[in-house]
Amino acid sequence: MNVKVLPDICQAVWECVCMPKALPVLDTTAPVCCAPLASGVMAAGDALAVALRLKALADPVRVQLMSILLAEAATGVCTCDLAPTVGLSEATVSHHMRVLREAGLVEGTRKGTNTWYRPKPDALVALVKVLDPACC
Amino acid sequence: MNVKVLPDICQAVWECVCMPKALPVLDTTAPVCCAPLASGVMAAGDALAVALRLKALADPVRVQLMSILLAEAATGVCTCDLAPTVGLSEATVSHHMRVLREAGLVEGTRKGTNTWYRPKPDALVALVKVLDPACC
DNA sequence: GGTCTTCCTCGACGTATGTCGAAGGACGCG
DNA sequence: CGCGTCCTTCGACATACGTCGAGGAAGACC
Repeated sequence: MNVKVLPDICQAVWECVCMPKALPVLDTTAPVCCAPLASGVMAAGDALAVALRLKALADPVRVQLMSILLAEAATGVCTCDLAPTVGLSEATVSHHMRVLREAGLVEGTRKGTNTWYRPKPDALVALVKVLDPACC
Repeated sequence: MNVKVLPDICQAVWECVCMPKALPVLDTTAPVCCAPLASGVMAAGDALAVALRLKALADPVRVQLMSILLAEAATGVCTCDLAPTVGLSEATVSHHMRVLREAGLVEGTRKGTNTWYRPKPDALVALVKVLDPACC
């Protein structure tokens, strides 16, 4: 596959969204500008990084879970509430939350017996910025 | 799964992105405002519609193909050029282009022996608008 | 300590997806 | 018309993914 240098102007968002395979922080405090997807032919490795994030959201259950988390971002939601809401077993919900967590889209903190999940909207924004061809 | 009414204010983009199973036009001339994903708990059917679009992009090859098409949007690209660029067989590229086409993200027109693919940035924008929690 | 709740992990199952070679159109050109 | 090119479709294969039940681990509560 061919590799191509990306415009320097988009380096910041590029690195924070596309560089790490380990899906760490998706730091959106870095300056962002426009759409790498539309700014040139994407290298295979970068395309993989973007695809991994998209794959994490490309499931109806996870889309719904994400919307629930965003709606209840103030309080957070525990697995025991999520499972009946989406009509699946807790094991399955746990699996989906793990996928979302590894993609950096949510974070889960254990408090007592429950673990409370919160969305990370910044990660969503960073992903959106890479895709949006109409951004600036 | 529970069903929930969406805010009327986002009805337009909602319908054009989420209503049709057949993935038709993704008309972005309709007024758009903010992020349905973040505007309430998403119904299962709507989540499925969003996930179907995301699934179409959630593959490194298709991300790369989309970036190529966006970069060459002016002229269009044929399958015979795409296959060597991404290093895959024409059959596989044809399959990926079919997925993108059925998701409304690209369009292909046959001119002579070649079929020329063009991106549909409006579809991408509509999808982005549904995801972006920071939009307006 | 014992038990209950909550959650995660593991193993297993069926299905979906990506990939290719081979075969089948559609079209231009001698 | 016949042939070559470009593209799609088909069949087959390996892999990845979503789902669940069962079995643990961490903590609360008696």
